Amino acid sequence: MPRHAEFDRDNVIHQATSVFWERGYAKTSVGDLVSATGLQPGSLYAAFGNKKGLFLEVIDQYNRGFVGRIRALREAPGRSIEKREGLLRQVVEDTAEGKAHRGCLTVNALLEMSAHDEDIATRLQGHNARLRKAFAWLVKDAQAEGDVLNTRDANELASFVLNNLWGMRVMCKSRPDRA
Amino acid sequence: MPRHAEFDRDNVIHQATSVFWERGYAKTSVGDLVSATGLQPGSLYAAFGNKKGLFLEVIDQYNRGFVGRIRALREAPGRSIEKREGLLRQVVEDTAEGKAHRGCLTVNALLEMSAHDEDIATRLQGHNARLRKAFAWLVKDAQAEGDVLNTRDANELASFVLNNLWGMRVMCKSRPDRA
DNA sequence: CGTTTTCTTGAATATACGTTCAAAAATATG
DNA sequence: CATATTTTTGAACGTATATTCAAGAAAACG
Repeated sequence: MPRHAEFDRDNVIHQATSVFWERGYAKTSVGDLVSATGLQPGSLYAAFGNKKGLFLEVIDQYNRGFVGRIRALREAPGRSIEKREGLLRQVVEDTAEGKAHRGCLTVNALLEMSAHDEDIATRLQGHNARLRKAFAWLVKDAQAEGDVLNTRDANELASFVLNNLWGMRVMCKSRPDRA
Repeated sequence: MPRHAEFDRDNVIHQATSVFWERGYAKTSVGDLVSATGLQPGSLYAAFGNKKGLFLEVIDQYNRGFVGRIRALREAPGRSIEKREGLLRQVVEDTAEGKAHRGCLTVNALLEMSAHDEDIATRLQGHNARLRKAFAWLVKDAQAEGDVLNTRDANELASFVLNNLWGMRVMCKSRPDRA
């Protein structure tokens, strides 16, 4: 008897991602989301509760993707130190070329909302913890392979790399060049 | 004949700074600014044109202060390498203690608005250029004093330090500890 | 003290936003 | 085909926002 939804949930989230990424949370209106997804307000609210509910799913999908890329990289063949360098270079290319000034959706959201929205703050803390852990694995592998000094804790080194990555994500907003 | 304004302009900007810093630009309403400054809308608009005009003066004052601190540090006695370390430690303390999650007003503004507001983008680019230059001076001094290797360009090293500083400013939003 | 000029006040305006809801359309089953 | 169930539609609602403006208050000068 029931009629089933016509839209693909993941696809809608993906389309919403572009808008939130481009404009930030506050400046993205529900009207923008309606235009981008093709769904009418009623359907959006039935599916995601409200604007914030949709945004939460957006950052979830985004961060699962990023962490997933690192995990996949870890199981790929090759030396870990080169994988790490490749990853960083890819980030540099992402931010330097073309769609530069969008930065990183997570960093943007973190700075825009984390201080005033508990839900988003805890969500992003969890994501960052996972990201740091994934990086730490990569560092540990590299230490085991002898490419990174053992004298420093892998977690500390991972934090340092992550710190630089975030710095780049900030920097690229004003000067999106490779240097 | 003329009556002169009752408020102190610099003081109003200072009070507005707190609100923008705490809440970000979009989430700060003119009502918030009225409460914080004690000025009524009419006076605010007469003095600053509009909300954005006030915000521009806020970030100007803020960045002049930060660059000024570095310049003053440069002319103070002592070794430059230690000055630089002291500055970074101070930033760490600022972000770790108490008023932690406010981050850096400039970084917040950069991520929130730079991509969509040309005025703010160019303004912040100028500020960042000055900041980088100030850092580069400090690095050059340290090189001259023999505490930093000469094999690398001072501007590059300054960029690297600044990059880490920004990373910390992001990190402290989610985990405001010292590590 | 009166006049002129400027500043202050705060209510009014228009607009834009997030959200809701009742009606219409669409599907799968009996 | 009829009916039950769900989705889709998009107009309507209330609220919050940035900005304006006309009237009142305050100060300096003649």
